[in-house]
Amino acid sequence: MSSARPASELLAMLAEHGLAATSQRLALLAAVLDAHGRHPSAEDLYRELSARFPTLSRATVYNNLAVLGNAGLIEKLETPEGSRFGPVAAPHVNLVCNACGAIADVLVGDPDLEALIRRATSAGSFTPRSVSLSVNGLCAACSQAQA
Amino acid sequence: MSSARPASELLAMLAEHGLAATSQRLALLAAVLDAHGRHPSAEDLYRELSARFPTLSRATVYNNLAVLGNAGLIEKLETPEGSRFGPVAAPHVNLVCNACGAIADVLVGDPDLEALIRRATSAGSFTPRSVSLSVNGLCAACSQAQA
DNA sequence: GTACATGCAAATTGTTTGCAAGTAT
DNA sequence: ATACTTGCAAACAATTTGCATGTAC
Repeated sequence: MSSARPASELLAMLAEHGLAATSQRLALLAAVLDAHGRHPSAEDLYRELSARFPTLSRATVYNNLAVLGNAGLIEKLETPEGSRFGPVAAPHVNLVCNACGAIADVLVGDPDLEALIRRATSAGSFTPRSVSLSVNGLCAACSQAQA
Repeated sequence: MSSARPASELLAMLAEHGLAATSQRLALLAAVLDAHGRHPSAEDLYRELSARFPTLSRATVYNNLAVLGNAGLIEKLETPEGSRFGPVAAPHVNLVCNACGAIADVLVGDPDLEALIRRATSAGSFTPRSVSLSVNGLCAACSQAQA
């Protein structure tokens, strides 16, 4: 179900922001965008890419996650289990499972949700930069396992 | 505007959860509950209480923040600037300023917000434990200062 | 008296920095 | 040719752990 993005598209994304297309950066961007709901941690990505780049440094991973994040190409999510990364998406709610760590995105682009966010920020003349809505708890599978 | 809570109430809160009322724990609970929107970090609290408890250990602060959090007496909020603590409140949206670190709570207990959360969790048969909604950006004051 | 809490120091984990060598544009 | 990127090692920050002593119940 998850078609990997064509390299040409990734190259265009980087070019658009004046970012050099090094193979590490390209692979990292692809890994985050194709993670398809896995929302990997920096360490996950480091391990995943280390197979293809044996000399890869954690510093490069962190550096590029920051660069891609600042460019608005990927999104950083703070969870009780640490920072997680994923594609940029329309406003949505993250359901974070505290047992297995899975993160599901729901109400993606929901109009009521967008209206509510607008209402929240205008209430305080707040200039929004990014939205991070999460509900922590147990996913369906883990809450069954508990019983 | 912010009346400190009577000690009797704090003692009752702890007793209700079978938690020993040590003076450090009591002071920490009071500090978090009376923070009134300041949403202090663990370090903030450590420094604040060190005045009264010169031998206070960070380990005690972290330990008690976890204990009080598990008991549902206080709330932990993950922000791009690290973990912050505050009173438990009705569902609300946190406006987190990335410049000055201030956190404002808006739409506290808003019915539309509550409805939306219900809709989000039921969508995935998710068992919610805690809700953490935040919008990162610039508060009114800091966004003026930028211009 | 017993179980839990504190304080200290050391260990861990996650992330950042300085700098020399390599690569994209 | 130049500026940006990588990789390594060391630095750093936030948080956790082990253990002996102290305190609430």
